Amino acid sequence: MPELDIDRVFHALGDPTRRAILDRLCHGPLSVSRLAEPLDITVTAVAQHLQILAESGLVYTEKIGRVRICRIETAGFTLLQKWISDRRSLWDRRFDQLGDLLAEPEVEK
Amino acid sequence: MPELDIDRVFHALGDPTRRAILDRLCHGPLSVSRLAEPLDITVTAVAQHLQILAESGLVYTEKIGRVRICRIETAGFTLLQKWISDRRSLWDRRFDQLGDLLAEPEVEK
DNA sequence: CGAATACTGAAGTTTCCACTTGACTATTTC
DNA sequence: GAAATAGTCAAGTGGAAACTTCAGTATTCG
Repeated sequence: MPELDIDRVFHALGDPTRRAILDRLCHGPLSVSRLAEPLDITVTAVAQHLQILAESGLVYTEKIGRVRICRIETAGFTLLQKWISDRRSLWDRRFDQLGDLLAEPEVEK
Repeated sequence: MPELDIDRVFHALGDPTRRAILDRLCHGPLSVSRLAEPLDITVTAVAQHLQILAESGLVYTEKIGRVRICRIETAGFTLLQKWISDRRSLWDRRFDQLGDLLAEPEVEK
């Protein structure tokens, strides 16, 4: 279990293929080769994507026999959601403090 | 105004320097050179990052005189938040449908 | 007006990352 | 036990993207 940070999560989600994989997994668990089918890249490439997704806490995989089953893992999503709400509240707080827009001479002291 | 899609947003947020820029802007608007100060990259590089952030609806910039003022723009964050909640609800729905875990022979038919 | 400031544009470099190939291992199935 | 299946490992390639340099354009200040 690699230490789960937001850097990994954003890097993982930055790739459209990885987001496509997540989209399919939202509807239920799938094997590696099943995931590869609609994507026109090799199974190896898919496995590489899955490793990145797993390391960022977005996917959980488990090898049963010769098949690796992949599922959505919520940890990564939770971390991401926290990141957004943290920044949102920081920014929103600014609007409350001052009258904003009008009468604001300084652009950070 | 370029069409604002989630692809751009995720690509923009995939870079740690751009996230650092956003973090600073959460505390208030800043000029390009002010943003560049703590980052050890050139002003040009910062301007390039800002363009990407602007194109993804995460930052709004406005040139006043010779200074370009940069602020957080909420559109990108809103889009991102929607993306997460859409996927979360899809995945959560699965758990409700079936008894999950136990008694689930198929891995997508 | 001349100098300094704040940025912009174009072009080149370098680094990174998605993807491939080909050989290999482990598990089923016949 | 041989063949098929499912995935893994290591190494290499190509292209995108982050960053630089340097020259240029407005704008403001003395």
